[in-house]
Amino acid sequence: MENLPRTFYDRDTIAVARELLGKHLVHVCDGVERIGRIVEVEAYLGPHDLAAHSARGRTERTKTMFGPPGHAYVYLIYGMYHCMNVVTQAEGHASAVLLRAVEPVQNVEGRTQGPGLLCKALHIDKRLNGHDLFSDDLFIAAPASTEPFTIVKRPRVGVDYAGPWAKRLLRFYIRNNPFVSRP
DNA sequence: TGCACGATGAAC
DNA sequence: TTCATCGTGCAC
Repeated sequence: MENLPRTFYDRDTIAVARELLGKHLVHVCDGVERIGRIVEVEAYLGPHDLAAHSARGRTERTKTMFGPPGHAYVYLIYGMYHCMNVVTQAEGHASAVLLRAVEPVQNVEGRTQGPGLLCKALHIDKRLNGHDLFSDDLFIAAPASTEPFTIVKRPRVGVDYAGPWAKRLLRFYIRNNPFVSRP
């Protein structure tokens, strides 16, 4: 299993989002290696995307999104759950891919269908905000072999306030996978 | 310095 | 449909 190179993230955000499906998210915490297979993601295309956090400009919370690609953007939502994104494209582009659901692969307890549950099950929290994915304890890797799958496109979840951007098909998931949060 | 509001999840 | 729960961002 090979860690993805920095160049994987420094590309078109939609392409990165689609290609993250089927990859393995790995987090090593307290000597325990937890692995989940990514089955659902959402693309956030930058400051012009009204559903993206970066649409309000560079702030204390969103500065990670404005940083270089291949880093984790982790934030607290609704005061009780964490959400993990992967920063994409060139520094300053402020785009990212939200990881919405994974399929348990190794050392994963509890449900993983949804961005909040995913982070809880893999022990991912705000301390990992800004963490470089080109590292040994938090990274994404391509599994040795993968079965072919079909990608489904849907509108993103919970962004009704974003006007026309709410209708864009920027959520991608693996068809018929039981771990997708909202098929 | 105060306050409205979420890229959610679970219960009713 | 309602609620738990709190950091962030912006108004004042």
